[in-house]
Amino acid sequence: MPARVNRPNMDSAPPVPPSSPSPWLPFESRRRARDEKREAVLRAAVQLFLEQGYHRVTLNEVAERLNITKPALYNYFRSKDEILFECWSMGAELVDSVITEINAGGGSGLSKLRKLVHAYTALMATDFGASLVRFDLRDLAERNAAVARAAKKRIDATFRRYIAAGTADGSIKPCDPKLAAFAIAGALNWIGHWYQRDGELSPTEIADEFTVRLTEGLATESRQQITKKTPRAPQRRNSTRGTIGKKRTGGGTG
Amino acid sequence: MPARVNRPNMDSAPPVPPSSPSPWLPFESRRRARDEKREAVLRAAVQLFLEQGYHRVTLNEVAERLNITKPALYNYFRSKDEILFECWSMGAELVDSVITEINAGGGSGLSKLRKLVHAYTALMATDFGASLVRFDLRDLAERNAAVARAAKKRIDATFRRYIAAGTADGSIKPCDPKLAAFAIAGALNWIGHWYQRDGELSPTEIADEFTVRLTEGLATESRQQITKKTPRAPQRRNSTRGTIGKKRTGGGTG
DNA sequence: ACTTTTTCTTACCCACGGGTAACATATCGG
DNA sequence: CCGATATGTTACCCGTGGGTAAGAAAAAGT
Repeated sequence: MPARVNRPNMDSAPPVPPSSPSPWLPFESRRRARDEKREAVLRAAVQLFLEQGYHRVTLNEVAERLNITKPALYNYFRSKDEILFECWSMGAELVDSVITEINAGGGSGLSKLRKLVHAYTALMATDFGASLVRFDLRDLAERNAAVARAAKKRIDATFRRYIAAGTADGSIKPCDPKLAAFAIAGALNWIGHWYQRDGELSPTEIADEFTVRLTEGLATESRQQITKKTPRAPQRRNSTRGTIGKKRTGGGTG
Repeated sequence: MPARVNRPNMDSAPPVPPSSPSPWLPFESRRRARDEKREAVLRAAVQLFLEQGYHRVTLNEVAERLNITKPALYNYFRSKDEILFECWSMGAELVDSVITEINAGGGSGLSKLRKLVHAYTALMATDFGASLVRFDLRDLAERNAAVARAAKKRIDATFRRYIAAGTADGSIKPCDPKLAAFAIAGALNWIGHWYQRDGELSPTEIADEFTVRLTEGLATESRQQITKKTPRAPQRRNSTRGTIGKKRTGGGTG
């Protein structure tokens, strides 16, 4: 019988009785080994997709970079566009956890907005983060595209919510939250298009500057205390492996 | 003998002796008819490319929308990616003429920057304008890609120059022109990704708001006179014909 | 050691779409 | 009205690359 394609996210408890000690660990370690390979595929894929663009990357290339062959990929993914989606999802999860963390903390609307700007900037400098804005959702299967659209909408809503909260609590000048959010998110998203690892600007430099630059016009007092806690992207090991990475020329506004 | 593919931009003076009155006019009118068809192809193409994405659009579709067949397109263009490039160039020309006009006029660095923001916003709401930021330059032949990169660089340099000029003449606070330009251009470029004709926001609304929003943080006085001359995109007939235009859902930050 | 399951390879299929060849038909100058 | 030149059509080629079938090789289980 041909490969039986594991569904992703089988997070349910293992159906094995927890009394037996031996079969559980191997099972888990096996599953983990599998997940690690899966993630390795995603890391290779996202890098190539960003480097060359989704349509110019062949599955043969992805496989080659992992020292396997194309059909082997189909043990982990059902199709090329599913790989794209999973890369995208990795980025979305990062944003979601950032938002969750900010929501958990307190502070004014402005302070939350600044935290978001800061963390989001850092995200845009990672592969999975950049994939959020550089991948074309129309390449996804409709089902996945719908999921992605929903996630984007949540993120957008968060920006607007923070801004609206800021105008409500007085930390942000009255303004149209929709357009203000578009402006800020636009500037941030665009980072994913021009940032290059080997460029002059470090992610923290960009983050610090943008945090000021994008909110100074909104703040009620000309220079409020900017709480900078340098929030690292939480609970993810080494989300972007230091690999070769081609030139990525450019460095312009577009 | 098979089709002899006219080179674009044969702007050199007609080799016909200017004494003869009759052969010159027909020649001109013929050339113009040809150019009009060429441009019609570009309008159809840019629309489809934006709608569905370059790689999902086939030349058959482009041709079909013009009531011709695919090989007919090759009378006007050498390849699909050349069509893409020409679409992109149309946008670039629009920006260039905007910049030329602003450069011709006077005003402080801040005032020039605001003019640029205003005009650029309006451009992003047009098909050819959006193509500037939504097309992937890696789809172009290397020669054309180089041209496009150069054009982008010029645009970016203009943003920075206006900002630098502003800090020099005192109309703009001291800041890093590079990062400030990135922030502003990012917010503007992103418009090309979320703007939709049938949305709530009109181009002028967006332009007016962004002109304020993106520069208020930079201005030295909290509220300078904002010269709003509503500069129309110059000397181009009806750059975007009111055509069908599919849904374009979304409306989020990404 | 033998079976079973998972993982991976070799070899292939085939739809799609850019591009071309050869031929038909307007269009135009004269 | 006629040859020449554009302009367009029908029919085809073929490289590319996603995806699959069948079976080898490696682990795991017993």
